[in-house]
Amino acid sequence: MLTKRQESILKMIVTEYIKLAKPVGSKLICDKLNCSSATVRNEMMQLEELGLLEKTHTSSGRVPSEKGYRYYVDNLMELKELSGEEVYKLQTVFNNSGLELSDVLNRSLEIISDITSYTSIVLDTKSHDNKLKEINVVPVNNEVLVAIVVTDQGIVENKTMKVSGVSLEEVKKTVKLINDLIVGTPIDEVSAKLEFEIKPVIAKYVKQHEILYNAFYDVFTDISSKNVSVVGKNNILKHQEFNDVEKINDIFSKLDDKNMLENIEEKDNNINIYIGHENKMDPDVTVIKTNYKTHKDEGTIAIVGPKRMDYDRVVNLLDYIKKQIEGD
Amino acid sequence: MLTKRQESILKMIVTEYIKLAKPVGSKLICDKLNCSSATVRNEMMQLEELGLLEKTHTSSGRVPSEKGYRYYVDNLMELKELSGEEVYKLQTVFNNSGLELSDVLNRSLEIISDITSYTSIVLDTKSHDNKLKEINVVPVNNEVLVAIVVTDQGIVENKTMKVSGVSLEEVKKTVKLINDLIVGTPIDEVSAKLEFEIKPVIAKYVKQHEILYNAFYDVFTDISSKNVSVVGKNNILKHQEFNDVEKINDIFSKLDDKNMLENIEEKDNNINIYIGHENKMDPDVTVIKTNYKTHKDEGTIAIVGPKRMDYDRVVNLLDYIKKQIEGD
DNA sequence: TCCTAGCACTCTAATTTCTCGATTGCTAAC
DNA sequence: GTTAGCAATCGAGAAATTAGAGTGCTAGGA
Repeated sequence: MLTKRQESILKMIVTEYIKLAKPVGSKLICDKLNCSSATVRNEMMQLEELGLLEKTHTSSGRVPSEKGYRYYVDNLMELKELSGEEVYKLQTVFNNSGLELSDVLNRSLEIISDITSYTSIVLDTKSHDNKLKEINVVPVNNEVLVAIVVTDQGIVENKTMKVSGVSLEEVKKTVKLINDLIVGTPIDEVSAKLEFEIKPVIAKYVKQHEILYNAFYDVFTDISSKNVSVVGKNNILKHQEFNDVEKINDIFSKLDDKNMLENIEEKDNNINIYIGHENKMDPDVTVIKTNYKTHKDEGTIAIVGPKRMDYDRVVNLLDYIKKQIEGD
Repeated sequence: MLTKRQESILKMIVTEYIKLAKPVGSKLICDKLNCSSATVRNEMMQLEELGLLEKTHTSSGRVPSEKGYRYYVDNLMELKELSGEEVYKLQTVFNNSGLELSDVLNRSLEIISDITSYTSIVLDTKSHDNKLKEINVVPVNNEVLVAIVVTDQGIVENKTMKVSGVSLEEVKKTVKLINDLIVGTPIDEVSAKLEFEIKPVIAKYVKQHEILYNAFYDVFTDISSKNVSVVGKNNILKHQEFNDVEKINDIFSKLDDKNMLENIEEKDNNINIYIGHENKMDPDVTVIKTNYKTHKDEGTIAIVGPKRMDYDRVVNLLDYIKKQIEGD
C-alpha cells in the first residue's frame, strides 16, 4: 500500500511525463511538494522497488513503468469535464440527424483523432437484435438482380447480384422459400441458417440452386459482416516513441490487418484500458476501448496511442461518445 | 547530343544507382567498360555539365539528376518481358472472371505494389459511354426507398434513399418524370441535367419536390463520382529516400488527400512518367501512370515511388495491366 | 587528339575524446 | 523522518581524428 505522499509523487511523475515526454527528476517534484529533493528521491527509490517507476539509465529521472501507469489509471486518475471546444466540435456531428450511425462514429472519431493526435478504430456490426424481416429481389436485366434485405429494426441493405442464365421463375421461387423459412432469424445467424436449413430445401425445389444459393450467401455474409475502419492512422507519426521507421512500419502493418483488428472487440460494458503488454496489438501502445450498442448496431470503438497517453482525456471522450450514441 | 559512350555511362549510372542507392563512382563503371577510370571521370564531368548527373558532395560519386532520369527513360531504357512469376501472379486475378473491374484493378495493383515495393493509386469512374437507361425505385417502408440506376452498358448501381413523409404517388410521379427526361443522358452529365432541366419540372408537378430532388441528386452524384483508392501505402516506408518521419508524414498526407489524388487523372493514352518536379504530387517521387478505358469504366492507374525507381519494370507492369483490362 | 597513370586534394562517415549538466545515491547532521 | 551536501554516473552533444572512397588535374604516351 502506498502512502499519500508516494501516491502524489507517482501521480505527478505520470502526468508530468505524459506532458513533457522526458524522464522526471526529483527537483521538479520537490518544487511542487513541501519537501526537499532528497526526500523525494527516497520515495522514488521505493516506488522503483515496487516496480512502479523505471530509470532509463543510472542517473536519469524516473519514467512510469506499465505497472505505474496501471496504478495511475486504477487509483489516481481524475476525470475532468470535457472542454467547451471539445463538446462543441463533437456536437456538430451528433446534432446532424441526417447521418447514419456508422458515419456518426467515423466523424466523431475523426474529431477525436484530430484533437488528441491518437488513432481510432471502429468495429461496427449490425446488432443481433436485428431480425430479418424480408428479402426482396428486383430483376434488372438478364444477368443482374438487386437484392434488398430489410430487418425489423429498419435497417435496409442492398446489393447487386450477378446470376446469369437463371429464369425469373426460379429466382422468385427461391426468394419465397427463403422468406418463408428465414424471417425472424437474427441477422448474425442468417448465414448459418441459410447453409444448413435452407440450402437443402432450395436444392430440392430449384433447378439452378447452386448459382442462386451462392449469390444469396454472398449477400448475407456481406450484410452481416463486421465493418472495420481506422481513423487518423498518420497520427502514429506524431509521437516521439514511434520515431523510427521500423516501428512505424510495424504498427501500420498491424493497423492494416483486419484479422488483428477484429480481435479488439470489447464485450465488457465499461471503458477499458490496456497498457502495453496488456493489449494484444503492440507492447508499445495503449489501447482504450469500449463497446456500444443501439437497437440497430453494435460494436467497439478504440483509441490507440503511446503508453504515454493522455488517459483522462481519452476516457472522457470515449465515455461522452458512448453515451451520445447509446442515448440516441 | 551524347556520344555512344556517354550514353552507356549514363545508363550504367542510372541502373546501378537504382539498384544500389549509392552514388556511383568511376571505378565501378570502368570495370565494365574498356577504359580507364580517368576517362570515365572526364565523361562524367561532361555529363554533369549537361545537367544529367549530380554529385552529393565534391568528392562523391555521381547520382542521376531529374534530367538524367528523363534522358534515361526517353532514350536508354529497354523494356524487357515480364518474368514468368509476375505474369503468373497477375493472371490469377485476370483469370478470375467473377470479379468486377474495380476489384480486378485493386487486386492487380496490390500484386504490383507487393512485388515492386511501390505504392499504387487507382482512379476509377464510370465511362461516359454509359448512358442512363432507367431508374427504378423500390419502396421499402415509410422512410426508405431503394433507388436502382441502370445504364445502357449494363452497369447497375443502387442506393438506399431516406425520404420521410413523402407519398408513394409523389415518388412514382418523380421517377416517371426523371425517366422521361433523362434517359440517354451520359452518366457524367446527369447531375447537371438533373439540376438545370429536371428540377424545375419536378418543382412544378411534385409537392415534396425539395426532399425528392435532394435524394435523387445524392444518388446520382454518388454514382457518377470518382472512386479513388491507394494500395500499398506502407511501401513508402521501405525506401531509404523516405526514412525520416517528416517526409513520411508529408507523403502520407498527400496520399490521403482525395482532392490531390483526383488530379492525377491521365488523359493521354500512353504510359507516362513524371519524374520529381514533373509531377504535382511531391518533388521527391516519380509517378508513372496511364489511363484505361472499357465500355463500362475508365480511369487512371498510377505507381508512385522514389525517383530512383525501377522504371523499366513498372512501365512493363502497367502496360501489361492496361492491355489485360482493355482487352477484356 | 584522345587516353591514361599518378597524385594531391576533398569530403563523408565512422570512431573516439572531451565536456557539460542533470540527476542520482549515500552519508551525516538536524 | 527529513534534509543539506557531495561524489559518482551517465547521456547528449561538440570537437577532433581517422580511413577511405572518389574527384580533378597534369603530364606523358598512343
